[in-house]
Amino acid sequence: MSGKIHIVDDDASFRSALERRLKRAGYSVTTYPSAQLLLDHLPDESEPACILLDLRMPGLSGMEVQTRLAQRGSTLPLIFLTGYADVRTSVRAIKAGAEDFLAKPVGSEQLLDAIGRAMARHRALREQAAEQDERRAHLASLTPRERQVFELVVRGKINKQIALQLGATERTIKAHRHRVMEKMGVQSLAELVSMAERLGILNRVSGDGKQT
Amino acid sequence: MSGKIHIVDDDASFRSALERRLKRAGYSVTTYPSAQLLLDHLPDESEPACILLDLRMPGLSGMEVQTRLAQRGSTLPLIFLTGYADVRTSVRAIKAGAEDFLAKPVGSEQLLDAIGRAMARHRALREQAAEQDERRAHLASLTPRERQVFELVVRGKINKQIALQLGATERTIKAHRHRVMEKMGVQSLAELVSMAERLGILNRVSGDGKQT
DNA sequence: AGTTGTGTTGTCCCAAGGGACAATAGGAAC
DNA sequence: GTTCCTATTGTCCCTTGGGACAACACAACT
Repeated sequence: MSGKIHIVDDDASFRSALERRLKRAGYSVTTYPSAQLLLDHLPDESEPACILLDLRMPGLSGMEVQTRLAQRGSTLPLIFLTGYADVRTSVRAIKAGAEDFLAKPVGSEQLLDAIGRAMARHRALREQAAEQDERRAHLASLTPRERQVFELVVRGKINKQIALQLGATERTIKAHRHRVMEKMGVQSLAELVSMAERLGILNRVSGDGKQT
Repeated sequence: MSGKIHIVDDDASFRSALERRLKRAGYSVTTYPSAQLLLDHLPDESEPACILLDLRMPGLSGMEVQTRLAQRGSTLPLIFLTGYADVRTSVRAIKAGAEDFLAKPVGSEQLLDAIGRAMARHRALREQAAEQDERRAHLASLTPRERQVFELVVRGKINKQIALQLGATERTIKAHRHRVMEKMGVQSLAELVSMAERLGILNRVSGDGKQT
């Protein structure tokens, strides 16, 4: 179970040759004759995996796949394989987040190195993504009102100020605050703030500005 | 004052031609015949700037410069210019954080685009770096003891627990805590935690582990 | 009509945080 | 030796936060 590799290439003989090579190396392999097919059956990311993608194919190009995958929130690392490697394109691909960009034919060592890095990266990304998803789920469980209180609390506002700003009594804020802590699954303000920070909530400006 | 450009290239005629082109475009330009000279006079980063670097030079190569600069904490974006552009090298350079990788001769539009992006990026990096430096300076002003208290406080420990763990009375912790807030320049626990988060303190494990 | 979710507010009480004012003790620097 | 920094601890008192228990208003859904 060292990982799953998705190969996308319109050249059938290349696909199967590559598949054999990688299976020999101990990977689980799936092949796709077109990018569309990959996008249609979005690979699950429950185990380390990566995508080997031919850059130039009929239909969707490799770069387009990169964009689409990113849009869908996929964290699958991409390794481009192409017969027409040019610098311009490789730079664009890497800047867009691809793990690597290799020219066909690709040496086994180089390929396996890249795959190893991609798998490691995917492992790390998956963990981060999982934690982030959990945080976002907690956040989504808040009612709008609770969400407002949450934001003000983690900005260091005290109940009294929050009550004033939201036009409620301090007691009410206390109640909301209590439920926020509960729903977010934390026991201390410190944890709540830490969570807010990781959710990127503390960077946004909140239309306010004044107040100590 | 749209920015400062540092050109490093061993080819004198190329240097001066490029310098003229960029000055015409409104940039302030400095040239260096060797990478070592650039490293010897580390460019100040008080205004937006970037480096145009020939990849292949006698002495230090462009890639080595990239490493050295990173080691010294420079945030200056690098744009590689090279006559021998190959995919392998370009991928490595971009993965190492270079802003762009262009082949000589380079078209004006392409070059100015890259420079524009580099300047924008440098502006952003500088702001971040400045903030981070300020945070680190605050942190460094803490005594070892205060630092300990700081770490426990932002992890949500209450004074009583901290006192127990550090073998002091609650009153003492209160005193340290007070000075920590003062030195870090914050008024609320929320701000303190936020600062700790940005300092990367909340990710490290603290040898403890138990406790709620 | 009854249930559920959300927002609201109350009282009582205790724990935790924080300011004010003050003092002791040891080590390092001058 | 005197001074400065750091660490330590005290008391008094007020503010904040939070738990327990309870209740009311309103809208949406069944």
